[in-house]
Amino acid sequence: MTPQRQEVYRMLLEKRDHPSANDVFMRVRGRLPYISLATVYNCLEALVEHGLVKQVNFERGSSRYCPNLEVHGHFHDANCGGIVDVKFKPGMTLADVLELPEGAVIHDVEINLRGQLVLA
Amino acid sequence: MTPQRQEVYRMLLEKRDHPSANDVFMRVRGRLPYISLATVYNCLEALVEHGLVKQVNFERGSSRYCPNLEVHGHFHDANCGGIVDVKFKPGMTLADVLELPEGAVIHDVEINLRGQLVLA
DNA sequence: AAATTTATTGAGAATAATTCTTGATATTGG
DNA sequence: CCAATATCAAGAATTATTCTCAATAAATTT
Repeated sequence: MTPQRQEVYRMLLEKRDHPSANDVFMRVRGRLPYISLATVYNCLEALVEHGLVKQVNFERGSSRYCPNLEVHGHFHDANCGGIVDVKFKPGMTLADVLELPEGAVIHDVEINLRGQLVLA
Repeated sequence: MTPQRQEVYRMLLEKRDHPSANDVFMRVRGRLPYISLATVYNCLEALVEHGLVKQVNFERGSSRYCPNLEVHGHFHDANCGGIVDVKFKPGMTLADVLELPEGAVIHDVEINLRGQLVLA
C-alpha cells in the first residue's frame, strides 16, 4: 500500500458513486496534486488485482470502480446516468435462475441493468 | 436491409460463436470481398438498433455480436476463451433473485459469467 | 424515365480509454 | 547502508470504435 493507492482507495470509499479513472484522478488531485492519470490507473489496477475494488464495465464506456466487495449487480439509470448497487435477495444466487453450463465453476459474475426510475 | 447487412446477419446466424466486429469482417469477405471494416461496424450497429442482434460487452475487450434475441446471459470460459449462451430457468427472471430499486423499469439486462468448465 | 432526395458504403482520419515504455524515485530485505 | 525490487509519472503507443466525407445506390417525385 503506497500513499497513492491509499488515497485512491480512500476516495472510492468516501464517495461511492462509481467514478471512472478520470473522476478519481480529478478527486485525488486535491490531496496529491502531483499524481498522474497513469498512476491512478496503476493504483486502480493494483486495488482490483488485490480484490479491494471491483471494476465495473458497461456498454463500452469507461470503467467505473466500486469498493463494494459483495457479489452484486449494477443498475444504470438511463435518465441521470447514475449507477447504484443492486443486492441479491438473501440466500439467492444466479444459479437459482440460470441454467448454468454443466461443470461450470464461476469465478466472477457481472450483472448490469439498464433502465429508469419511475416515480410512484 | 442492404446486401451487406444481409450478409453480416447471415454470418451471425450461421456461426453463433459470438464473433467480434473484426471476426465478422474476416468471415464476410469470402462473399463480399470489397466490404470495409467500417461498413461491418455500420451493419452491426444497424442490426443492433433494429433489434435483430445483441451486442455483448465483456471486460473491455472488443464487442461481440449475438443473434439470440431471448433474454439470456453469457458464460465466458477462462480456458478456451469461448462464450456460450446461458438461459434462464423457465419462468424465472432476475427480479426473483435481485432486490431491484424501487420503481425501476428495466430496459435491458446484461449478465456475464466468467469461469471454467471442469470435466466430471 | 429523368430528376431529386435520401441513405448507405467505404477509405482514411480522428477519438477515447487504456496500456506500454522508460527513466527517476522510493522502498525493503540482507 | 546498499543492492534489488517495485512504483511513479510523463508521454508515446495501442486498440477498438466512431467520424468525415465523397462516391454510389436506392427510392420518390415529377
